[in-house]
Amino acid sequence: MGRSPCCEKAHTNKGAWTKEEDDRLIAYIRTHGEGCWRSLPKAAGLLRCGKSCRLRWINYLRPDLKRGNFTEEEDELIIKLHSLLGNKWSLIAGRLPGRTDNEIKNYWNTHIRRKLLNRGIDPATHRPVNDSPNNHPTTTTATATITANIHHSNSSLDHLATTTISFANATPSTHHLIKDEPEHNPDEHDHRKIKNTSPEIQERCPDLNLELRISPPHHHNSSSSSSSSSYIHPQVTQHVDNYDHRHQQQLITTICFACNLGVENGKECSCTTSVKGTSSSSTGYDFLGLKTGVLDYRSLEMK
DNA sequence: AAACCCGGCAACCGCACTCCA
DNA sequence: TTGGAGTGCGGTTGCCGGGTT
Repeated sequence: MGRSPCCEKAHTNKGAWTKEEDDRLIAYIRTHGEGCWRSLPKAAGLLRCGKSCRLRWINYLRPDLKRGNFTEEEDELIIKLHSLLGNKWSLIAGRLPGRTDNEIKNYWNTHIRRKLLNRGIDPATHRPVNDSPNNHPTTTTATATITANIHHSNSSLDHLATTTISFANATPSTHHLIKDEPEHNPDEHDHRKIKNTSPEIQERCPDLNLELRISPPHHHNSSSSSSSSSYIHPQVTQHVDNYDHRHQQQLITTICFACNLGVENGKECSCTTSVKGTSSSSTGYDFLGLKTGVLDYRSLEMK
C-alpha cells in the first residue's frame, strides 16, 4: 500500500523560492509558530508543498542560522564527528550552532571530502587511502568502537536526574556496558558490536569531547519547547531534551539510561522510581536520535 | 565573445519513523 | 493491531555562476 502524496503536486510551485514566498512563510511562522507543515502552505497562502516549506524554513529562513564560510574549527569538528557518526548529518549539525544538516552535508561533499583526499585520507573510512581494508576487518562492517562513561547524578534539590555519557577519555576502569562478543557468535547482531575499548577512536580523535548530558527537560511548557525545538544548540555538550520535542516527551518518562542499555537490574541502574518497568523499555530510548532497545550501535557504524 | 566545463548549493524525492485514532 | 497522517532524514538532482578553452 503506497503512501498518499504529501501534497497536491499539480498545484504547487517548485524550484527556487521567491522573495515574496519567503516573506509569506516567515510572517506565518512568526505568527503561528512551526509545525503542521502540511496545512501551513494553504494557511500561509503559499503554493508549495508542506515539506518544501519546512525545508526552506529550516535550511534557509530560520533566524538563528549562521551564514557564511565554515571556520577551520568547524571543519575539524565536522571531520571528527563524521568519523564517529558517519553520515548522520542531523546529529553532526546538532553540534554546530547555526549550521544545518543540509549545509553540512553539502559542505562535506564539496570541500571536506577533497580536503581529506588531499591529506591522503579516505573520507568514507577516515583511514589512509592506501590502507587495505583487509588490514582492518572492522572497517567494512564498520564497527564504531566506543567506550561510554556513564555517570548519574541525582540532585536532591531539583529531583532531576542527569546522565552524562562521555565518549572521551575512557579508561580501562570505565564501566563497560556491553562486553565483547566472540567473533563468530552466530547470534551476534550489529547492535552488539560496541567494543569496550576505544583506542581507534581515541587515536583518531584524541581531543574530541563528545560528552552528552541527558537530563529531563528544564522547560515544562511543551509549547515553548516546541517553538524552540531546533536541534541546533550552542554547546558541544548537547542537551538531548532540545533535540526535538517528541524525543523530549519520551525522555520525561525514561530516566534510567542504564536500563535502556540492557543492564537493567545491574549496578548501573539508578531506577528508584516507578519509571522502572514502564514504557521505557518497550518504547526504546532515543539517544542521539538513535532508537534503542539495547542501544543500537548500527547507527553509529562508519559507512 | 561564445561555448563548454565544473563546483557549489538550494531544493526535491523517497523512505523511515512515531504518533494517534 | 492497523493504517493514515505528520515529520525527519539522507541521498540525489538540477540550476546557476564562475572559470577555462
